[in-house]
Amino acid sequence: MAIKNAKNYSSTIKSGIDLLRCFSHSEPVIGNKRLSELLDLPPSTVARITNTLCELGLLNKAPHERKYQLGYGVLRLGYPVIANMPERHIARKWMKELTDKSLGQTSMAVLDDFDAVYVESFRPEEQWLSTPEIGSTRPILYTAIGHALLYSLDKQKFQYLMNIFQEKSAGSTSEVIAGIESSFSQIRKNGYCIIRGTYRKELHAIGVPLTPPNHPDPIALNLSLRVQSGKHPNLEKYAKQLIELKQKTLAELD
Amino acid sequence: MAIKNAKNYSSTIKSGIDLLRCFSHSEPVIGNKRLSELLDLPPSTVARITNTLCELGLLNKAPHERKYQLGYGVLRLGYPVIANMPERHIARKWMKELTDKSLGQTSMAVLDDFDAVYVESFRPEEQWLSTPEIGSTRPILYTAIGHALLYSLDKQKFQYLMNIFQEKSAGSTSEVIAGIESSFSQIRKNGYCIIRGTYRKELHAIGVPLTPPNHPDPIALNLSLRVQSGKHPNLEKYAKQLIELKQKTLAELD
DNA sequence: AATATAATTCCGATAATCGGAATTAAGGCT
DNA sequence: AGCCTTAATTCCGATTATCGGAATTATATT
Repeated sequence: MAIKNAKNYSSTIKSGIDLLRCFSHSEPVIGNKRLSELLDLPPSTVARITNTLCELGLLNKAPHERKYQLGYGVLRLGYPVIANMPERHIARKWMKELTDKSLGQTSMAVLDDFDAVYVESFRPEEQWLSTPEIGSTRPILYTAIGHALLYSLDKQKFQYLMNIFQEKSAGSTSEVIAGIESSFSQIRKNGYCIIRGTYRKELHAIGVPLTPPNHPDPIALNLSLRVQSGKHPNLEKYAKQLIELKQKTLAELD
Repeated sequence: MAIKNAKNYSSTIKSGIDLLRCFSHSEPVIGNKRLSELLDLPPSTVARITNTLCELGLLNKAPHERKYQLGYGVLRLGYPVIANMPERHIARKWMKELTDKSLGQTSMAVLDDFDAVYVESFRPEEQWLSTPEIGSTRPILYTAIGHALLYSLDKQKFQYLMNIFQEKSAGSTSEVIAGIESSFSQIRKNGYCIIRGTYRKELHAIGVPLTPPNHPDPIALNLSLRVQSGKHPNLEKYAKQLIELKQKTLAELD
């Protein structure tokens, strides 16, 4: 059944992780039946896995329903990742500053699969209720920060991703690719790229690659602003400041 | 070998998760040999598991060394947990406010195993470099926030934890238990507990339980202050404010 | 270049996983 | 309330994926 029943590969572990990945912001509570459908596994197998993950503290039985939700154990797993990112610790103070100045949201993200994963994010005080947080994701193909991440990726991995993308999507890949190309040429020329309302109408964003030399995996920054329709604020001004931020951060890295 | 080779339990998944748990802030990069020792598993088994976890994006080969580190995949796993905590979203603004007023660190934590896991933490701007962050942990038995969490735990689970603790520790459990008892009676009387420099000298902390009625698992708040030796600042004042914070949060929860 | 150490691969034995079917429990409906 | 539907859990034999010792390969060290 599994595509990868290859040697050196544990399908059981894959099932367990895939199960954890079924849970999301919009679907935080799931029962075995649903999991069974989502994962295409028999109910008994799912029951065994949920049981195991509960024992390990990664899953909890939801209050009264007969369903499961992620346990706090998954939260602590991620801590070493952010704790060992010097770039993040250094950039934080400048990021906060820039958010206060620009009234936009300033974030840092890394790459996982086809997503930008936020490792830090500041937003102006009045928008505090909004969701973007550490660990949340944005689609890499349609966002400024995504493009900035792709820019730091070595050619080989980039091509690999793009190939998968083309295989997976029915058509209309050319638009997306043109968008990425455009961002790349902007970055080459100015060090940043700007995307106006592609991912979400009214959201304009600046992306800047922040990958230290010799660093294996991409890091990027963005600044996104909520813009009234028709208006074109002076994003270039903030782009410059974002690049300054990047340079100060890299300088302090040694 | 495994204690729990019981039915309905996948030892393979346990090994995979245990392996991920080997990584920490202080030991972020580990090779197969070390993992083999830490987990008491043969090298070949470890190799297979690391391989699997790499494929799944939960582990990365470290740059040039022949070792592994946590991948960004583990970070996104935790997002749904914090995204679905209304208490956290509501309390944030008050927490920030209290941090600014008190110049202490204000945090919210939940319970996992013998640890308090931070789900939010604010600290004054000047101490921004310090590490306490989302997903980081504090020992439940020795901290104010830990005691506040224990206070919300139902008797049965509490006893279960304490029994394990007594079994695991050679002696000197009575001191610890007395500390917890003291905190409990403080909380019963005043709604908060204060611990001065037990976990770390110079760190004085106020803990307050914040577990909504009918909520299955404990939530708590703390405010910790760095205090010069000999001084006894007026923690009671801040304790009152922390309790206010709690009440405003619960009120807004519906 | 030679040696030591660790990582990886190979492969047969075996124990753990798997999953169909039965059982139990929960939830919904009249 | 009691019946009925649906989902969760348990059981257990078949089988397959895991396991781990040993050989091989790769890397680091002197």
